[in-house]
Amino acid sequence: MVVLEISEHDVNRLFRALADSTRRDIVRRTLVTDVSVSQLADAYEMSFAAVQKHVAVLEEARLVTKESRGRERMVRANLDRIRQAQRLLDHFEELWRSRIDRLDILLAQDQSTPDEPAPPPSSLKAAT
Amino acid sequence: MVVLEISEHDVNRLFRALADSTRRDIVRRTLVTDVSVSQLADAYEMSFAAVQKHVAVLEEARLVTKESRGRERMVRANLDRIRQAQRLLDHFEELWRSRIDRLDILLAQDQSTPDEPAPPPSSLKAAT
DNA sequence: TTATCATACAATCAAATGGTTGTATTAGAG
DNA sequence: CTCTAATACAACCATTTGATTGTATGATAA
Repeated sequence: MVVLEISEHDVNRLFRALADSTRRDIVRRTLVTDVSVSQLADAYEMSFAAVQKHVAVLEEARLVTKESRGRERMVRANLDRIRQAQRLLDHFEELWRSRIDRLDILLAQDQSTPDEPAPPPSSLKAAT
Repeated sequence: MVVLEISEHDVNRLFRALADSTRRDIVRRTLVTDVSVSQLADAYEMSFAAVQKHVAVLEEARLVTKESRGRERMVRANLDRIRQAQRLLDHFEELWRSRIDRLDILLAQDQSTPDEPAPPPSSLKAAT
């Protein structure tokens, strides 16, 4: 099993960083190619400084990194972090899915006749 | 293919709603059982009104619904919406993964000797 | 060397967030 | 009917967010 060594605070920052269309678009654009901050700024209807700030938020969430190239700062998606985020989302999905599945089982039980032999408890011990 | 009929604005709200530990915990708690707002409030070190607001944020993101039961308001995770969110995350994952995969292919090409037969172009046409 | 382009960073501002307390309403319990 | 528990909601407050403009610095091009 994969352990997610990511703090609650980091999870908050991660979701927060993704909760903005411009920032999601920046991640998308920087996945394949490095893009300078000014190139990004050209793409949006907002000031250079505003785009700089969005990049900074993504950087704090470690979703992108910046690298100096001449006088430019190239922004690049942090693939490791993104894969980590994907695993995190998988984790939520699994956690939630398993709860939903267990709920479905309980509902099915409720609809069946009460004296039916109980299906194997399938370890209802709370997961997290 | 499944179409995600969810607006950018809704995606923002969704991620925003998930960017708080308390709110994620509320979703977790209400997945299996209905829980009243006051029961939730007992679980956290904050005022009843604060918990009410968190529930309201989740409600606006449509991650939970409220239902009157006597004088109580039972909070319940909105499974349809959660499944929709999961599909959305899957969608991001796929989109990103495919971009990352294409990038990996490009990197592999760069590292190989230039006169080696180029691997099948595998449709580098930008997705989205 | 001197413009100029790309960036950094500070100050400012309005709006949103996340919390509080206080008051009003409503439904059950006695 | 009266008390109380559960909720709704308004007002308020501090902090953060998302944007702006202005100024300073550093690297390149001419």
